[in-house]
Amino acid sequence: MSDQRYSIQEVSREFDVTPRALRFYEDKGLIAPARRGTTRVYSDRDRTRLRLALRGIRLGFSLEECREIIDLYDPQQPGGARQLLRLCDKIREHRAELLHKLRDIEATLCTMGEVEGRCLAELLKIDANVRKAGH
Amino acid sequence: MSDQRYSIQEVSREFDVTPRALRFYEDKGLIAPARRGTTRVYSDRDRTRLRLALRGIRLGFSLEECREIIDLYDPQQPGGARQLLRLCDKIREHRAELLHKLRDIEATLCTMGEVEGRCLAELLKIDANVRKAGH
DNA sequence: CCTATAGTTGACGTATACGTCAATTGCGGC
DNA sequence: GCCGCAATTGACGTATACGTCAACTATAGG
Repeated sequence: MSDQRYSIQEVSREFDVTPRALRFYEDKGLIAPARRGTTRVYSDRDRTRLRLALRGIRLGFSLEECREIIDLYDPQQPGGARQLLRLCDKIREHRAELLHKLRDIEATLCTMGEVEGRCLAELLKIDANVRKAGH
Repeated sequence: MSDQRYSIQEVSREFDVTPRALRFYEDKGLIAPARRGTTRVYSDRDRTRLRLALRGIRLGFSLEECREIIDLYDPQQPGGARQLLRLCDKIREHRAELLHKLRDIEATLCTMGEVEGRCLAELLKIDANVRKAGH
């Protein structure tokens, strides 16, 4: 049912990235769309990988890091016990990094809240003064 | 009480960034340490700004974006109502971005959880087979 | 005063992540 | 078979975020 094929332009519009960027990501191994002749044909799997990649990019990971993460998570051959254990280790590693970023976000949100609070307090004081001055 | 002064080396070691990076951040307006002669002298306020900057950098913001954020949050002159309202708007803007990153992290953690689950299931299957084969 | 050590300012180099332009190439329709 | 438009492949350019010298300079200690 969901075995759609997409042109580079369609994918470009859907994810709001330029075709140039898509080719660059392919060059870096983030995605590997099939070809019909020389033309790139994107599958749903490619779109999933791209979605993961863009999430990583937005979070400040390098394309290389994104590729590593995606390669791990993409349903490839399961591999032996050794591979699976390595995968679990990698997951724990990345999870730790993500949790660190999460703490950074929480800390920033907290700081923002404080600043906003002081800001609103200032506004209230100004407002009060204006009312008093205007009778 | 806490009005310490720090050399570039001390700050460098404390935050694990090179002196070169610190000078670069200064050049970009992220920090503005005082000078004793030509030598940079970092205050606690500088360290606070740096701490904020590094959080932003880790989250994938550009130095320019970090500077904007820090400048907003750093206790400068409160300014008039107009300024304060603009500050509140900026805060809401940045909060939205942070919340988006937060959703990205949650989504990634979720994906990671699924992959880890499948991985552990595979390991259990392998383990079971090994036990069966070994008697 | 002299030296050692740390710090300073350019200037240039480098890696990443694309943008841009040019020259082809290839497929769809008539 | 030809035209047009989309797609492709280099090649080079650019912005960001520093690294890496090089050449001074400043300052504390003996």
